[in-house]
Amino acid sequence: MARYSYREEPISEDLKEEICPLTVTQNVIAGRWKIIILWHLSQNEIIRFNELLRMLPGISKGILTRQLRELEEDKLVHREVYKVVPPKVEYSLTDQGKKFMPILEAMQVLGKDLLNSKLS
Amino acid sequence: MARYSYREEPISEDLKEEICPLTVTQNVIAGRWKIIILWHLSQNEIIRFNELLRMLPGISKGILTRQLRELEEDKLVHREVYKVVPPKVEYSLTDQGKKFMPILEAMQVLGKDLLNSKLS
DNA sequence: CCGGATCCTGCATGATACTG
DNA sequence: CAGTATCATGCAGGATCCGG
Repeated sequence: MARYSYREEPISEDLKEEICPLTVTQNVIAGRWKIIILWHLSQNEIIRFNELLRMLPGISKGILTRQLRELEEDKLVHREVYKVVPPKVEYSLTDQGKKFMPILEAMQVLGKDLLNSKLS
Repeated sequence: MARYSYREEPISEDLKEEICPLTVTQNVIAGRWKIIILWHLSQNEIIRFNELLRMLPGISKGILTRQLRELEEDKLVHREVYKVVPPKVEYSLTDQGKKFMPILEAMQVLGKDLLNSKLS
């Protein structure tokens, strides 16, 4: 377990033994907004692009698109496009993505704890 | 729950209500090496600086110092300095830091899962 | 042995304008 | 509505030299 980065390389059987699983997870959720995106999707089942945009004050369209695309590449998020006018695109968690929910909840609980200890 | 950043500001009671706890946790563990540092500390109880350096191939001294300092500021890591020659500094998890262990384990399990799905 | 202090750099993020 | 395309930027991360 010595490798703490890999993004660009294809994953072989050998590499799989060598790569730190913790790092794999970290790389997947590393983006500035990814965790919060996953959280909103875990709370709402299905969300449209502009809805998500409104839920994330401060993010720009371009970034939201990129983070969603990366989550899609990593199989955490499903993207359903409806060929209508005006366009309609719905995002939802895949089964893979739902596996992150325990982590999100643990992080949520911990965050409240940290906030309290910053006050005292 | 509308604020997704805060680092620089002091935390007031009002802000506490407004800040997303998920983001708080994310900010604390956001560094490139922090999660792996926490994981090593959770496996070894006490680790010296250069030991940690050897455990993290690719990191530089300066960065390791900075990440450890930030973890210390956030009260996740304790730094014990022994005034001897040659110097000796030991790092360990605080009680606060140990609260992250469930998250680390969950991330570890998930990482293995993700690796497998990348092969098939 | 364990750092501190600088300087530099790349990439993720952000801002803005345009499109089917 | 849901994006693309392009350019601008800030800051985490890294390299290097110095010090007790």
